[in-house]
Amino acid sequence: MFQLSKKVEYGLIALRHMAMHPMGQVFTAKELAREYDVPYELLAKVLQKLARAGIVHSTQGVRGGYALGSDPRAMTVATVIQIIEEEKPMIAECYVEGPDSCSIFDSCTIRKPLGKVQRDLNILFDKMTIHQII
Amino acid sequence: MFQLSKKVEYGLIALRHMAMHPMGQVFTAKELAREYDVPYELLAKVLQKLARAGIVHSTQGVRGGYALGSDPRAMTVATVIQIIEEEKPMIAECYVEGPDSCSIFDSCTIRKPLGKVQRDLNILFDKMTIHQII
DNA sequence: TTGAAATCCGACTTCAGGAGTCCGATATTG
DNA sequence: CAATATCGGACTCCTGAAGTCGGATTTCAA
Repeated sequence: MFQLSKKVEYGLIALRHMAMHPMGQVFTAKELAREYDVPYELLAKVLQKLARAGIVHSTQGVRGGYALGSDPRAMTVATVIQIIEEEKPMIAECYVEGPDSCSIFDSCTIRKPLGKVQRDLNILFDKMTIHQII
Repeated sequence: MFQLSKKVEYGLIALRHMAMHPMGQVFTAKELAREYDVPYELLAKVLQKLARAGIVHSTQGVRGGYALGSDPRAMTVATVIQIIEEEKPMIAECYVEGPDSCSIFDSCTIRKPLGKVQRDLNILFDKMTIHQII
């Protein structure tokens, strides 16, 4: 309940690891998985998503792997979540899927007030960068 | 992902409804469920939990129902979530269940940094009261 | 005193989504 | 050509959210 997914956690751990080393250094999914004792296949999937989004740069083949694709100071936790989950962290479904997703949308009286919480939450995640978690 | 549960939503809606009427006024779970088009049995369970916690006062029997048990100005969203979910809204499992709940606890490098987010989140939910969502 | 209306509470079902796994394809290097 | 990567879809497993049901208890009023 109300938790970040393992995928997001693994992604943040991996990004942090890369951010702690010289920019451009390449790491394989396998070594990252071993280092942090994380399921390799799952981490691999996460890194692939981050690669598709351009946050990390991937190179295939022998001696391939992943390297940071942009400045960790400009890389927010919000962005990372957004990429991995394919949506922003929203505290209510209707904020994501719209009116038709909620059977009580019209009679709901807390949507607007909770919007304030949502906005503050967005600010929270937007403020925190990968660089800051080092 | 990262959403409040329906139970919490229903609870907040019901509490808000009561807070908008004169203190002490009694509402049945049935009429609240009808008013907001919410599953009766589920809302009933939520109200029972809130009653056990003393947040609302319940009276059984004919002409019974629920009434606000304390000042909505002192009733925080954090408290309501805590009562209904039986735990605070935590962004990582290890914050709730401790080291043994997470297989990578020792190698996890993001627990501390995310603690900052967690604290800010707590403040957010602590700041918002039922009175404010009117 | 009896029936209706309400809370109370546990047990149950259903289902979606999170977590993890597997496999084959493709790319790259030596 | 073989070894080592990423790539990406399909799959299983399982937990927990959401909702339902049934029966017990309490209370009021006719």
